[in-house]
Amino acid sequence: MHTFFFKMDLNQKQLEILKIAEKLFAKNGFEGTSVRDIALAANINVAMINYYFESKENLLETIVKQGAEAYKLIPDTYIHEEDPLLRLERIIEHYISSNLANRYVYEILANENTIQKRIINSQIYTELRKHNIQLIKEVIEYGCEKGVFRYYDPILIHTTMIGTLMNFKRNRIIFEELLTLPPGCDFEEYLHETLTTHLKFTLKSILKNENQ
Amino acid sequence: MHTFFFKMDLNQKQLEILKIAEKLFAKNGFEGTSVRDIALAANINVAMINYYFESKENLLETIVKQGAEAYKLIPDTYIHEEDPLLRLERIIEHYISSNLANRYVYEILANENTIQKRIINSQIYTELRKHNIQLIKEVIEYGCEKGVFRYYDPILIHTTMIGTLMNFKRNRIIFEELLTLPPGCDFEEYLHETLTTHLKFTLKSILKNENQ
DNA sequence: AATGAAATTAAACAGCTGTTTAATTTAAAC
DNA sequence: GTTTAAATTAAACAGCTGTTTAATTTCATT
Repeated sequence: MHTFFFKMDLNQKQLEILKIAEKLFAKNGFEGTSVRDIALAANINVAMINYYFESKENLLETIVKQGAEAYKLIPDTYIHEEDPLLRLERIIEHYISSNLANRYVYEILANENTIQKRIINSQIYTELRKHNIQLIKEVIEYGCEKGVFRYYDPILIHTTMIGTLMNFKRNRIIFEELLTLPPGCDFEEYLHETLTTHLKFTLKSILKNENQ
Repeated sequence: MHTFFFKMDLNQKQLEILKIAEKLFAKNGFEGTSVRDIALAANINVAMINYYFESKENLLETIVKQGAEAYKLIPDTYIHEEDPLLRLERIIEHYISSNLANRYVYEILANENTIQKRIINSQIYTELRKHNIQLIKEVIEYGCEKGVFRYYDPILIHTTMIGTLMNFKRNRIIFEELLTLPPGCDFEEYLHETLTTHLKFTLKSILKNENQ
């Protein structure tokens, strides 16, 4: 059981525990979720959590590490595009679809960043951001070389992208209340499309070189 | 002690408890902060918290209510401006300075929104956002009438503004690491200025009517 | 100095916390 | 069928949780 955290080959049961814990941690916070809550939701004995993950904190760390991996930008997803604008769009799409596929993880990542009690997770989150910001910087510089972009601070671009994305999910209730959906349209799908369009428009507005 | 929550006239000691609780709730979360933590930091007896605020949850609710009030947009701050662009800038400045003056509150507000266990606070946060979005909408429409703005969804504008603001604070560590500060410049001040400039530029880029 | 309300205290309360134990069951390997 | 390791269980552990109690102190008003 000690080599587990290096090997990371998880069986069905472990994956299910992770999935349920992820949801509960996101909804009620780490301290707001007891191991008995998780055990009840996963229909297992409480001791199984410590048996598989050694501690509640280690369970969280496993979730955070996996989550950070999902959000990590990889050049493969956009490097084939010639047009810098399209590269930027691929990056935006990567973030949004990652966030959709891992609904709860980023909520946990963001919360763990502010919580000073568990610095390990905060470090993982910081490393993730530094990595992604670096790649965004390269795309911006690429766009500048091509004369399509004006230069703009990649940290600020990244901040606006992630910030908008995160806050968008929190506005769900307001959207539901103020929005009159086009008939026969799935709500989740609509949110996804609206956010994608908005982010592409916003980043283009910031980066587009007016002298072109 | 029962009329307290309607009158809201708090003495020195109560204000200090609120201030310390606010900081701890923001840093470690509501469940991550025990009443004994608060009592220790405030150098008071544990029982005083229940004596003054009836319950831990009520203490949080008081903080949330006061915090929401601080972020509430009031037209007085921008209505005197003729230029729609300047009205928008006043709104941005209001948000940033409110956030600076109440460093921890918005962190709590944002967290409380996601936590499903305490719907009351979530409702307060939703009401606040609906109110502010409505005012932003009016400013956008005002700008459209004057021919300065193109129309753009106020919810999206609001989302990008708040999202960028919140996420900016979380990038502090990265700024500290990657930034070479101009000599003789206070860090906090630099952040404040950078964020203000960035937000004004971003929102203007989105809203500016190209046909002007 | 006496009165009485407000403030403060230490101690106790029941209930929940994460974790460990030791016993039992399951299931695959020989 | 026996052996052996992995999985699962109920129970107990010590420590912490928010809250209440009942006694004491503080302090301004009479």
